Amino acid sequence: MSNSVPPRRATLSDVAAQAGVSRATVSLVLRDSPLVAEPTRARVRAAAERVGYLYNRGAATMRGTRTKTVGLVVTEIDNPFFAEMAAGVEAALDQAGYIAFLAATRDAPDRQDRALRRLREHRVDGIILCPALGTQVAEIATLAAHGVPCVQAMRRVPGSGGDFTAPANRAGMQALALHLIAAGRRRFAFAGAGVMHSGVRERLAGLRDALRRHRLPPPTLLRTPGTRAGGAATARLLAALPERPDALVCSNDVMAFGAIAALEQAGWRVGSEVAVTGVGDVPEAATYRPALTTLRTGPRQIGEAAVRLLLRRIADPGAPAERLVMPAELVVRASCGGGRRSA
Amino acid sequence: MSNSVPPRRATLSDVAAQAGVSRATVSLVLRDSPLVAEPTRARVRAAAERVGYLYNRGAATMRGTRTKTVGLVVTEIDNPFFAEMAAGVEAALDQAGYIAFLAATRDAPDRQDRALRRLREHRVDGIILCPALGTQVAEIATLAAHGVPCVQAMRRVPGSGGDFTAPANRAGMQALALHLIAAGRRRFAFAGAGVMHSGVRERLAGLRDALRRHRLPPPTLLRTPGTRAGGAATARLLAALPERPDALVCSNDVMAFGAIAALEQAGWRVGSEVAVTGVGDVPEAATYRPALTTLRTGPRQIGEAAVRLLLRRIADPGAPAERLVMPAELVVRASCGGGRRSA
DNA sequence: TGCGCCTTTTGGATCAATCTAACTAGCATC
DNA sequence: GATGCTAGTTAGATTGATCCAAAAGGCGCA
Repeated sequence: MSNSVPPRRATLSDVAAQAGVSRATVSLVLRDSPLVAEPTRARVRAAAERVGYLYNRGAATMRGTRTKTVGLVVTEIDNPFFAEMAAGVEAALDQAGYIAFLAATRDAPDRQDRALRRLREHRVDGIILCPALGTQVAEIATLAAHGVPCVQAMRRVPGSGGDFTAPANRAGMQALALHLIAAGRRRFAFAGAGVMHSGVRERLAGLRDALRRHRLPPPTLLRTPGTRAGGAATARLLAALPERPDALVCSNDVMAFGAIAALEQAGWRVGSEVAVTGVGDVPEAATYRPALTTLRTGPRQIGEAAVRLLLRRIADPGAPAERLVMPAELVVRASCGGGRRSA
Repeated sequence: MSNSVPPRRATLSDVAAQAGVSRATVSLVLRDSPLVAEPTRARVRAAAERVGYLYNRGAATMRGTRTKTVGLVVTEIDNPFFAEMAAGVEAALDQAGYIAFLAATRDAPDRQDRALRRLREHRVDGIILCPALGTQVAEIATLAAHGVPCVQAMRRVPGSGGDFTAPANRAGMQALALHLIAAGRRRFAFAGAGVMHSGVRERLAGLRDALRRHRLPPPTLLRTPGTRAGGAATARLLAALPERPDALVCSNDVMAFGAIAALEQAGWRVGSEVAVTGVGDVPEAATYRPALTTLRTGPRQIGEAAVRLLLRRIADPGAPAERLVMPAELVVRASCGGGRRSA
């Protein structure tokens, strides 16, 4: 079984010979052109079946048509957030007859360079990009200059222009903060990564908006990595503050999980003494104890939206740039001291 | 910026004209052939730089060389387990100059068919496949017959042969069961999906081995979906049993999380009254309360191993099939009643 | 000067599709 | 009988990199 000869792949010519027509006719039939008469069409179909013909997209691409491939560039795939976005992208692309190349940058611009270059070598029709921290505007401009459609997702390189989709970070965070304020919280801390990407900056801005509107002092900034460990690190920082905050707003769910565990270990009563919130609403958020109050950003929907924008751009490269802001829903759970239960 | 003309891409001929040499020479230079003299080499390099030349892999592919692409087919990307495996695959491929097409089957053979067909149309050099439930041997055989190297990962289609890599499910589960038995557990239940894939079957077999060896009765089988909800459903089933089990072995971590939450809600004391265990050791397992005893299967390592096997197979299609079983490490935590703490 | 030998370079064919323009029937119309 | 028109089909050029056989150039040696 394993040592059988790998047979030469059948080509258009083989099918043509079998059917007794020309290559051109076969090509037309395979692409469902109305130019071919029904009997011929049937003969060609049968011949293709007989010789086990398989379309060779590579050869087709050479004549200048589309590759029907798209590059999906994220910072990391193992991260429930991007994993879910990738799932949305994959599903939407599949439906459109496209398939995605997967690349991870681990937030390193040089790795991102390599990935983008490789994708261009493969002549992808477009790219969905969650830009790595420190990405220069020039990078994005290069893609545009080479005529490669690119949609930025989740984050955006400031001043880069072009299509973009992300959750309503600022408005969502405002809503979350207003809820906490209404529940009596007054002294806020915000946990975000040392170098913030645009999404985190927007969340922080939303929090500041709400506090300012209620004439409350701005949040204390805790600059720890956006990971579980980074969240845990905030416990020490909080304890060291002159005035204990009564609300810790984390820039993502995973940080919140780390923070809650560390805070409880240090004797804080999370939910009453201090409210802790996240962003994302990953599956773990609902079952975590205490269940996590968070902002549902719908990564899957964002992935689907990114595909919509990209396919539109591929179809019409001249269309004006579009920004698609997806609603972010406040999900209130026990970690901020109760309120109605929610899935 | 957005309405600048997308300039015609530079080709080998353009570079050749710039450098005053032939296409063939340029091709040799780009592929680092030792045949070209140093001065010429430098001249060509400079010319390529000047005209902004970008390698066109598609054209090269036509001459029969490799595409340097690989298909990664999993059941779902949003699933911490596969996400981490995908991360391992991506990293290993990147290092080898390859890039992966991503496809998700959602465990549906027809979707898998579509994906495999599309990958073959794109002439991938090989495929890493976590076969969907119900995949027929014929599917795998078709790939082999067409000379497409394929490595099965995590699961295997029974009787399909070929390369394969997965965690040591059976041995690992034996170790886990022995630990529980040594801790005094006697009445076991096993929660697995209704239709079990090979990995789950192996885990069940390992559990049965250990129980048989200690002359204990075989485990009660709970056939609920392999999800959080499926895990939660086991609580009702357990309560309905004539004799309450004192150990619930779940076929994956996510089920265990669902089970623990539901059992505690129903008044069971998890860890003392009943031990609950998972498989996978996803990040959530360490921070869950109670922390989850589980089998660390190292999905990232499995992804890397799959790439190793695949690249080997691509390089030497005639080599004998290889099965690579990755060690599964027992991680004891609070959910089985303590023992030493572990990360 | 001619010959062999080695290094370096090259033209042309090749891969498998698509595109263009032209060609063939068949039939009606003037 | 020439012309126009339509529907169906096709030969040949095209795409960009690679492979092959052969050519060009340089050098030493008889």
